[in-house]
Amino acid sequence: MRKDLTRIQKNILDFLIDQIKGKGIPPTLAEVANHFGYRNRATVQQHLGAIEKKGFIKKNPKLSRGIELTLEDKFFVPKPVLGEVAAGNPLTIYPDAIDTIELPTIARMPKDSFLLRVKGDSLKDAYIFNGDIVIVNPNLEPKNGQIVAAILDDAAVVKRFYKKKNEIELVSENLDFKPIIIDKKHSTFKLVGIVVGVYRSMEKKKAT
Amino acid sequence: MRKDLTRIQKNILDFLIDQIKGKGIPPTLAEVANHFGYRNRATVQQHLGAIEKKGFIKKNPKLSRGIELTLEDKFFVPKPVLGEVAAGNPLTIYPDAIDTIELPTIARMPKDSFLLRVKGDSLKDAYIFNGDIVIVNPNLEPKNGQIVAAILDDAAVVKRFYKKKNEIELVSENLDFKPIIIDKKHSTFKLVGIVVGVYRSMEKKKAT
DNA sequence: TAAATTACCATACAAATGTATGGTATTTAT
DNA sequence: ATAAATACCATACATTTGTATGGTAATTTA
Repeated sequence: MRKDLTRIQKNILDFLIDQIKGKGIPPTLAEVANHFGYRNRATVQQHLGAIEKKGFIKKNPKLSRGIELTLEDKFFVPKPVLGEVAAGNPLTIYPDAIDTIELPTIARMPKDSFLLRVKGDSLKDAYIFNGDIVIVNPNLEPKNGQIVAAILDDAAVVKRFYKKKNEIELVSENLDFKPIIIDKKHSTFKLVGIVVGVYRSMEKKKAT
Repeated sequence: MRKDLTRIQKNILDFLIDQIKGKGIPPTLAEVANHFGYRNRATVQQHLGAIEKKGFIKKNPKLSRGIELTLEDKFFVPKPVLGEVAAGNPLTIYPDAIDTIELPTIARMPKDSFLLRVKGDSLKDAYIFNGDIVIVNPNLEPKNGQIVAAILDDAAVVKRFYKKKNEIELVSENLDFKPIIIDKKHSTFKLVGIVVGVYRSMEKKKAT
């Protein structure tokens, strides 16, 4: 039975997940205490005890950095899906997650990136289909050859990016499609971010 | 500059990688010593020093479990690809990884699953393309409706699995393809595992 | 209102951990 | 042949780490 966490406990769990997924190793009590400004480890110790009792983590006694996420045993970690990409509509990124998908623990996302669920088959020329999850990083400068997500003429596109002298060229993964050339005429062009990866879960049937 | 490791140093590095990738956290000196039967940590200490000097790891001084693999760059971690799926050829899973792909940062593979790189477009009816990585778990019983990887008539297929009374039905994701019915006639049918997910990295151009 | 939970503090301690130093024997390079 | 690197050993020590115990105050639940 998995009871609810308090706000602070949730914060600590988030930090644990962040460290374990992001940095690779679980923090020590001292590191957690330091991060939250606690003056001693006992406070953390008690919070971890509470979080463990509620079933979110498991502590390996006497072992340094012995915190395990019990989420991990299920192979999947819930991640918020921040919006949807669909052709014909401007991309909307909601302030709160519209949904949650379970990403495999191997497919960890860089911290500043987010997930978008692809709606419709408008991106199939990039081999991305309805229901797929794209991992997008909005804070990277696109380099030539990278796959980017962008809004173009009121539609979302996912294509390979090439910057030329006076124009931007968007090339499809699927070579049957001709490149899109962007110059002054395309005032609506807006870069969303770099597509770091695509993930498709096979666990559940795709929603239509 | 990365000099060669000695046999023993290589063994230790392998153990480090195994622990970090497999178990999730780097071992302590004592754990390494224990694994190799050393009677004290100083021996490990010196080996790690040598391995670090040769550039394969980085030690965070004073930090417990502070071993980092320098193989890791910021966002991506190499993961072994254990074999290839391609139509017309029996699937081969090599004892050693044939290759390494870079999955988004971190963590660990679900322990009992492995990665296969898809070669060719033979699986495109399952929306899986050349260069994609499928995550396969061989130790789960397939339930009806799950996507499985299997060998059938000397070709690898990835399809949705349905067990009927006297036969097994393999349904394609793409409904344009007719289901495959497996009965006694198909003696070559061999289940490889359950496809947990598909991942495609956008960072590098796909090899052909 | 009484009791439990939550959220911190402080101190104490054994065990674990990283590190330093010095020693011996074998193998490899110069 | 001499020096350097390798591969172990042992002992010692300051920190780090997990844990235990006890205390205070505020909040929530019964």
